[in-house]
Parts: sequence; structure tokens; C-alpha cells
Amino acid sequence: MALSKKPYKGTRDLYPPQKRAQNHLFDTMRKAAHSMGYEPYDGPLLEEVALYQAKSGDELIRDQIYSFTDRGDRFVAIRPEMTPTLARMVMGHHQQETKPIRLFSIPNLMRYEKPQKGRLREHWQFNCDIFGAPTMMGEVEILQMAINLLTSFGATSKQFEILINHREVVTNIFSDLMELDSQKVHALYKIIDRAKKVTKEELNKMITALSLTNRAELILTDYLQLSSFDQLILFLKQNKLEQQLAEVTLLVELASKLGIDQFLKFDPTIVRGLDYYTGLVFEIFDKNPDNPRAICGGGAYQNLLTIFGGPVMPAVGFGLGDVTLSDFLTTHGLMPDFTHPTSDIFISAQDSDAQIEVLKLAARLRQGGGLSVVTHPEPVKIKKAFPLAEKRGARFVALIGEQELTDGSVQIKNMATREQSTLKIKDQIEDIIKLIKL
RNA sequence: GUGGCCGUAGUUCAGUUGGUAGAGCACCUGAUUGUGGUUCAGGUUGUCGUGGGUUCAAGCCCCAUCGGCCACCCCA
Repeated sequence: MALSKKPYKGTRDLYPPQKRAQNHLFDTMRKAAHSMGYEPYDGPLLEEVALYQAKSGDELIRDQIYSFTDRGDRFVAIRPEMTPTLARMVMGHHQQETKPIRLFSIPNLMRYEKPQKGRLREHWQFNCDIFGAPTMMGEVEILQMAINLLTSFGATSKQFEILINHREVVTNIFSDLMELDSQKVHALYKIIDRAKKVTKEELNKMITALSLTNRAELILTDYLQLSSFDQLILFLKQNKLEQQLAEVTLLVELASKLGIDQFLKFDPTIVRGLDYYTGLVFEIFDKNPDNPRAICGGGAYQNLLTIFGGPVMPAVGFGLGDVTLSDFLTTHGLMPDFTHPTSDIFISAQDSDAQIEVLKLAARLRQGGGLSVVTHPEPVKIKKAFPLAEKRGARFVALIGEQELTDGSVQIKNMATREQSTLKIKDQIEDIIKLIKL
């Protein structure tokens, strides 16, 4: 039976047009990270499953992980997310690092899922994390980073928003104010996570099924109606949740002074699935109603080092996938066209005697630095040279034929302006480089 | 895991009530033997996803399987 030419289910073959587009995403990510002092890192593709079992949640391990037993009987997985690897690495080094520790990476991750829009089995995810920053300083910085990234792609606050919640606020409301046991808290998490996807009647039905006390139900209703930070702050004041009040107030104040408050919105239904989040949680949403999907998610987690016997350390981070990002950029017309390659100059010979001169000229031009020089490996008629140059996205064409060979020159033509000049290869190499670099 | 739609040339797709495959784009060649993007003429390209079944005959009907898209479920 013939082998399939298609890539494995849920994965992509990245041919040059797709890979150029991805490189554009990655380049912009690296620039955004670098601009805020975040350092690059990477980790292994494989980790022991136990690393994920500790904090990621059952669902992820049970159904969504690619795992196998290796020849040494170790139960290993292809990384489904980067944060546990990062925590492991930080645990190994944090004592010798200056705080805060700022790190980013663009790992490819795999999850065993049914592929659909915005969701494949393999994707690349921009991960940014900060360890050891004071509460809300790290949070605000991470939000800034996410905003920086999206705005440097050209996106505005009209196109995306960051929906924010606080795990501790939620936990306090559920377990202290409403006096629920942990089982009901967990069930309620699931319910409010679904709140925006179902009708009010269905939501009420799910809540009724929990058989809460009247008091608890009232508090829940109040909570779910909060739709701004102002309302949340009022709610926290009324219910005397001092610690959370101070944190949320600080967040709002910092965001407002930095001018990023226009991007932020409190949303009581954001709770996020991963078990390790302990503080602020957020998701970035496309405001376009046709693409109502989170393009990025993150939050604060302070206990992840404790699974290695490490200290409690404040940490904040987010992950942003390349699939959802390019969906977002495409729907808003922010994705440049990467269909065609680009190069600076295409050089070809008209007869076989001139072929070696083509290669020599190309080598000299490359020594000039930073130029993309494409040669054709066999002589072609002049007419053919231009379409070939176009295919390579060349801005200039250089031709060497019989005449040029006898006087050591080269014809150089600007593809756009059609201006053409004859230059001596030996004496005028600097002029040629200057011409192309203009 | 559940449901819907779909799988035909490199690509996007057409293909009638079953009668052994077609178009655009792309690609190649040519239109006075040293100057392109337009135009024109000609040409190449298929295990019709795979495996079974029904039939004289299957791209078309049936079953299975793999894959794709979408919506659920779930969730980075």
C-alpha cells in the first residue's frame, strides 16, 4: 500500500509560504520579548508524565497527552504545554538568577485532540513568564507584554480585549462567602466556565442542580452580574475581602497609569482549566463575533515550584498559539502576504562559458554582507531570465553573456524601474553592492 | 467520544437517472538567434483517499476504513 502524502492528523507541513508566515510571527514574538528584557530558553520535547500529573489537571493527562513507555520503563510524554518544563528548569537555577526572572520560548506542543478551527494536534506557542516579581507588578508586566505583541502586529483595542479574573477572589467567594465544600466549588468552576456559552435558562438549571442555600445563590447571582472592575471593587468592599480588594485596586491603578486599561475588562466567567493558577487569570479574545475564541490565556501561579520541593514564588505567564494568532491576524487583515519569496538579486548566464562567472560574482556580492543572491545553475536565454528572477522575488537581475564575458562586465537591471546599467565586475564591485543595497 | 458536510490533475473545483474523466490557475514549449510581467497558440498531468461489495458496467450506489472541514464534548 502506498504511503500517504498527507501530514499526520492534526499536524501541518509548512512549505515556504507557510513557514515564511510563521517566521514572521516568531520574529515579532522574539522582538516583543526582547524589548521587555525577556530571555530565550528551550526545553526537551519529552518529559516524564509525572511532571504533568502534579499540577496540570486530570483531563490533560487522561485524554490529551501523547505518551509512551520508553525502553528504560519510564513513562514519558511529548510536551502538551511548556509551563511544567519551565518550572522544572527554573527550580534548577533560580537560586543563582537575579530576580525577577524573565523568560520566553516558542515551543511546539502536542495534544491528542480532535482537530478543528483554531485547534490542531501540534502547534507552536509563544510562552512568556516572569518569576519573583512583587504581586501585580509581574501581572501587569505580562499583560503589557501580550498587548505589546498584538499591537506590534497592528492590532488595536477595537480588535481584541483581555478578559480578567482572579482565582483567589473566586475561591473566596465560593468557599468563604457561599460556604461551599471543595466538590461544589469545583462543580461551580465548570458551570461558570460555560456561562457564556449557554442560555440563561440552562445556566440557572445547572445552578439549581447544585442545590445551594438561598444566601449562596444570591451571592452567586450578584457575582455573575459584575461586569467591570469598578463593580468588582465595590463587591469586594461590601463583602470585606480586604486582601483581594487591595490587589485588584493596585492592578486597576497600575493599568490606568500605564494606559493599558482600555484593553482590560473584568469577566467573572474566566476561570481557566489548568489547576496551577492561583491568582490573576486572563484570556485574550478576538472582538470579532465571527471568531469568538480565546487567542491567548495565562495567569499567575505561585506554587508550581513546590512540586519539586521548592519555595512558593510568585510567577505569571501566558501562552499564545500560532494557529489562533494567525486566525486572528487574518480575520483582521493584519497578515502580510508571504506567498512569494524575496531576494535581492538573481544572476544568470547566457552561455556555459559565463556560468562560472555567475557563481564568482554571486560569491563576491555575498561577501558584501546581508544580500540574498540567487543564481541559476545553467545558462538560459535572456527572455527566460526575467520570469525566473520574478519567481525568486528578486529586486535586481544580473546577466552575463558573450559580450560581458569578453570585457569582464555585467548587466544589472532594476526589476521595478527597468533601469539597466553595465558595470565592470572587478573594478566596480562596490558600486554594484551599493546599487543593490539602495 | 457524538453529529453534519466532504475526499476527482501540482492546486481550486465541475462531473447529468451508474455507460471506463473535464475546466480555470500553475507548469513546459513556441510567437525575427541579447531584454520580463500582458496577449496568443500548443502541450504534460490522474491507482477518482484506501479496501471490500452490488452490477454486463461504479467517480457516482452500499459497507468498512483513513483523512479533511465544521459544530458539540472538553480545554489550552
